[in-house]
Amino acid sequence: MRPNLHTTGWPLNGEAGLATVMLLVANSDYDVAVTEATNSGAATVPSRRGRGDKSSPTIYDIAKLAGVNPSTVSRALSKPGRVSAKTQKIIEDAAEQLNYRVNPFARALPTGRTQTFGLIVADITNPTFFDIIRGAESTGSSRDYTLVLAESAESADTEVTASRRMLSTVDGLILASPRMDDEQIRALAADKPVVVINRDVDGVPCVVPDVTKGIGQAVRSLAANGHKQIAYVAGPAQSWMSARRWEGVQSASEWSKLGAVRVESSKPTVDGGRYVARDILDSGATAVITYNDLLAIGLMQELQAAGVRVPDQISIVGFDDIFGADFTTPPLTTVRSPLGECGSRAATLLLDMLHGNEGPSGAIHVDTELVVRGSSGRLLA
Amino acid sequence: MRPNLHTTGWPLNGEAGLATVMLLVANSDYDVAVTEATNSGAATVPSRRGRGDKSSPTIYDIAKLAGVNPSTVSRALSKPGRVSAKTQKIIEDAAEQLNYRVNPFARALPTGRTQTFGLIVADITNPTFFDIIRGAESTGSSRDYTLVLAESAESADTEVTASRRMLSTVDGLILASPRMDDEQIRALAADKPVVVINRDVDGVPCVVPDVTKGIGQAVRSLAANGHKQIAYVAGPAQSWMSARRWEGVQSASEWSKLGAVRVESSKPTVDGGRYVARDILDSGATAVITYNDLLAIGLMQELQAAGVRVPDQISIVGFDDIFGADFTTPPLTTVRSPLGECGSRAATLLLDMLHGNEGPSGAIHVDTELVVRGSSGRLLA
DNA sequence: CACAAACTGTCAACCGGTTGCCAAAAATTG
DNA sequence: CAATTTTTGGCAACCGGTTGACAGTTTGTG
Repeated sequence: MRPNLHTTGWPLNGEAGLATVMLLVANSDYDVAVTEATNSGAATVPSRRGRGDKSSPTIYDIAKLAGVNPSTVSRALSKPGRVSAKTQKIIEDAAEQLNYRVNPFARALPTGRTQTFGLIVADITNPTFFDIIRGAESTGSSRDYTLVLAESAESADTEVTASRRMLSTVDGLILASPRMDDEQIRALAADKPVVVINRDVDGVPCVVPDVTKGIGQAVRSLAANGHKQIAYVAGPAQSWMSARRWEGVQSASEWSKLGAVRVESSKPTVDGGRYVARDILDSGATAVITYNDLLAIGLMQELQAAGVRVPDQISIVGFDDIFGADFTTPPLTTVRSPLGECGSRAATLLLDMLHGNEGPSGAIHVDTELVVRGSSGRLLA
Repeated sequence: MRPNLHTTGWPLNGEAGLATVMLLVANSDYDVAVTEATNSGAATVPSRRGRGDKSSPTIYDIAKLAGVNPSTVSRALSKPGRVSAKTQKIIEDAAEQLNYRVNPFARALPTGRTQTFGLIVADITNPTFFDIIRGAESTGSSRDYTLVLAESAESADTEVTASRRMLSTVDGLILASPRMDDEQIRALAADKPVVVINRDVDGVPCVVPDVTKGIGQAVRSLAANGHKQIAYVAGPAQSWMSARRWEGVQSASEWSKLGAVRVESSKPTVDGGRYVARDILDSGATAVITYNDLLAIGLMQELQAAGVRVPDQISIVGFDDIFGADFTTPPLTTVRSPLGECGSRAATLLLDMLHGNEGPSGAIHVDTELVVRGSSGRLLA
């Protein structure tokens, strides 16, 4: 087997007020013995100057061992076909013998290429984004790219800041449910490849779940269960996707001859869901579709605490089908967004763009579907 | 206000079979106007300075503008006090005018310092680690450090691999619930500062929740509710913490004159919990303490599905108090580990070590406590 | 077989900072 | 005011790769 000569690099210093985390998923199996490094417990703290004894091998070491020029080594390891098969072999053997790993910093410096792409999400603690992250990460990793994540704390300004900063050290960027406006997104896209998830921005490649199908199923299901009036709990005001979902609810309700009202939430979290419980009761609706599952869970908890029976008195339908949506009692009925697929598609798109391919002109659509569980059903009231 | 001259760097290339994700949390508020850069497409500052209008300014640009040597710029920006206040001012002004950001790659190359520390967790999808990550990230960020995360997929080998790889590009390392053996950990610690969470390794600084208190409360509470026989659902075989919890359960049970049996789980997840339901019923225990909340949730779901009433017939107590533990019906009683605090303490410890302080000799202990919710109670059977 | 085209390896110039060493300048002291 | 110490800034050598230019070899073609 050909030795794997690449390695993984890392972020550097956090900016005050701008923290950084990086996640490294290791499912590898081959890698040369590591335990051997167990030298005497002379715990050498990396003292100020302490370079010394055990720095890792460089292409110069390989060059010396292989009897060639360092530039030849560099080419052998990164420009396939540029050197003869014979030299290639010699160099690879030497590299393996020395257990060589490229220094990512040294590599990034002259090239500017970082083998890295960014993903900006509104809130990392929101499980919704978890699948997107997973999806993007896995396709990224399968193509030797590293995913860099940033959170915008649901703020458009922070989002722009983080994106800008990221863009300078990343090869491309994925924006999941961006809150900034279209112009800002296009401005970013002018600098480096950008792909947007959960929103349709003209002139920028997008991956968007088509809510029509899922919402249609949900509304028809509610209508079939005797509901006449449904409420939609909206997400953040700047959320493009929240607007689409509300449109979907409206048009599906119209089709099914139901009334639909919109209720605003303070934030798209469990707490936010709790806070809208009263508004829901006041609205007179017997069925609720929420912008996301967290709102649905919070709402259900609060309603149940107030003695409202779910789904007998009020049916609740969430959105996204996040991890934990089935922890509740009754388990949550929800419109599943293929978030993992979105993340994965977006990453594929971006990586293709990084490799020279043009991005698609229109948005890529993926389907949503209703997952019926216990929180929705026939109206008994 | 003094301009912030630092910036954030990123990871580089993923290794085949070793994926990388990085999370960047932006809660910043100050930062020189960034939105301004987005209005007109070509609003790239005075740009005409060098040649290409797209590359970001370097210390050489600043040096030229300020009329000093690049090395002086370097010192002004990173070695406080090394240059005179006057020159310092001139340089800082020039830097701000050019909207300078250090190139993290260029900085890391000669110094080896990355302003980065690693955190290795067994499973990123496990919410248990979420708080640890959060805690470590936030203290890290407050001290201008970037957190790099890796997942070991519950495998000791992968863990060693990931740690080794990480160690080469990170200033220090935090191991959360490591699965590798003590020797391997000490070997890592010999290279660079290492802090361990959820395990006590001799000779290495550790942050460990003291399960005694929480488990004591849990067992006494169960005893007071009439239970005579309790079961412990164990976690992964290599988990040091799982062993400690089992010991805690045994000794507390002995003290309270209860019988205690141990049941093995296949994996510490919701599914793992479902799979042990039969074993639990067979064990004859009327109360269960699980290695973690996920197991408890899965177990409870499966038992309820089998018609077992919780807590009337069986009481269930989880461990950790993860996000979502209260989504269940009944909400989960659990022994809360101050995971966030562990992460935060570990980061503080590590950063102190990076700044020259010696690590503590013994392990740092943090308390656990019982959180009583609905899944435990009086035995009615 | 002569000549052009294709292939290979070397040289050297970066990429953008950092830092040891040294000398000029400033501050302190006798 | 001269001698000495302390500051301060400049020079240049890295850190570890990448890459354009170029020359020596091979290979291909007529």
